[in-house]
Amino acid sequence: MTDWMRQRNDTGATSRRGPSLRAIPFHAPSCPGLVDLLSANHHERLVRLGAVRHFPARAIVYREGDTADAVFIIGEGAVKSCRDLRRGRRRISAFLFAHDVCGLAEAGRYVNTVQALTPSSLYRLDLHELSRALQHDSELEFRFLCRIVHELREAQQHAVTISRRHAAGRLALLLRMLEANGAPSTPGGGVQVPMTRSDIADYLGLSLESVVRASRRLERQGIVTFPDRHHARVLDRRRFEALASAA
Amino acid sequence: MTDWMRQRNDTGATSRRGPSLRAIPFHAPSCPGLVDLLSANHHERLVRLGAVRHFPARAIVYREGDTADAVFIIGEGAVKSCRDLRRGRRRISAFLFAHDVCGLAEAGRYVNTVQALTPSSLYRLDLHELSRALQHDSELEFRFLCRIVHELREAQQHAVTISRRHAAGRLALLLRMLEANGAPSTPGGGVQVPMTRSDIADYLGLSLESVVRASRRLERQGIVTFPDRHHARVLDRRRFEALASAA
DNA sequence: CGTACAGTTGATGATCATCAATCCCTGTGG
DNA sequence: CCACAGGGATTGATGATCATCAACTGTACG
Repeated sequence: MTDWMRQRNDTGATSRRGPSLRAIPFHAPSCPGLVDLLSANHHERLVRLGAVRHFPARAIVYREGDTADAVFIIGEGAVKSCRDLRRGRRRISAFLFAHDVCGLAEAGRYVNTVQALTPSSLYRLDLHELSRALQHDSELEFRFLCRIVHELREAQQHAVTISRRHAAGRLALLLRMLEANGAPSTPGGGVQVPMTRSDIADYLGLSLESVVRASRRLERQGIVTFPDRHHARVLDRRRFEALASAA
Repeated sequence: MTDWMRQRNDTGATSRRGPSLRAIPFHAPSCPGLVDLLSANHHERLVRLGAVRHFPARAIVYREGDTADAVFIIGEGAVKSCRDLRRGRRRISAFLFAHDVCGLAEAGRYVNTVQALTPSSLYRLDLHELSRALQHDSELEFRFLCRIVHELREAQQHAVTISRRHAAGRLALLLRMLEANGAPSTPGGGVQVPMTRSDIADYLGLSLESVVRASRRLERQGIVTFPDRHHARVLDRRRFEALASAA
């Protein structure tokens, strides 16, 4: 078991046990940034609905094409949601962390394969029961709607990211995303990088080699260091942000 | 007024007047493909809620950053949803046609600018009233949820599309999308192309010139012809599909 | 110790962006 | 009716960036 596997226990991220939903709501903000969507009441309901399931690293949660019978909320850990293309190519459509949702299907079948990157625990919500709960509680349903809209925005952002030409910029954007989603307890501004270079490549639409070279470039320019494969640290915040937000 | 502007009147697409929602539902299919999500009852409700608004080509529906006070459903026409980046660059996150939804906000503000490509009519649903309606009718809300999930899948597909290397493949994918969304009344397998090459470039993450060259290549290879700037016709379906689905 | 997998580096070619010049179409005003 | 202006579209030349292939290193783990 490696270092970063141990570190991703929720040290302060969630105070409550059980499933949790977070999103930036689409109505005007009462407080800025991500908001916990579930009231204690709703939380209770989902706890009764859901079964916690643990997955070791690399375990498959579900496969593309499987009959969709459940929705999952990430509790701990990190997973990837991917799709296989021709010729052994693979595209990762999202990395998911605590509070994220996956398992949305098309016509009764999952459209992505979801696989654990680190040992993870997921809350499994039976689709039929969830549907019934949503039918009976439009407030809860509204929270789910907010969450899906949130994911829609992230997917659009992802599309913008990978349409960029420069590999270093794409990588910076991923690192910034990891900063936002990563374990908040990391000391000294370090960033957890739970996925492999190959996963990063599939997410950014680059080759593995280009990811390595982009990493090297960031290090050579003194913008980011990579103490090891699963950690990064931003050294020059100014230039880092310039890279991450440049067109 | 050009030819293609005239042709996009709903000739058979919608039997009812008023707003319409379509999506591939995520539960197991009773019938394949896109499904009308609104019952006559729900439809009534939205008609009372919504006001039809007409926009000439190039008119702005709303701007990125505006206070979000309404959600829109496209009735007729085609619009683009885009975002401005640095240095005059622009990214189009989606082209929207009849039955599509736009106006989803983040923290009370629109995150995209929506602009009409052709003369269009949109149903404007006041956000507060819509929220109330969704609160009171969890069935209606569920339909909206289906629709947003549908858009999420399309956004993910878009990300996959523009991560491809070959310009011709990306273009083929866009044409196939236009075939699916376009006016179904077009005779002889022609495809309506309501947007400019520049819009296509911004959508596919290419330069304008690359779009032109990709078009030329498709013509030279006898796969697609472009009778004029706003029409395309697939000649060799076999090779076209190969291009559109290749990794 | 040896296998397997992740990561690294270099050389080469493919593809695209950019710049610049030009064309084409449309609408406008003389 | 024609000249002109302007945006969109087209084409060519050049350089930047990335993918690919291949060889190699490092690390984890039985």
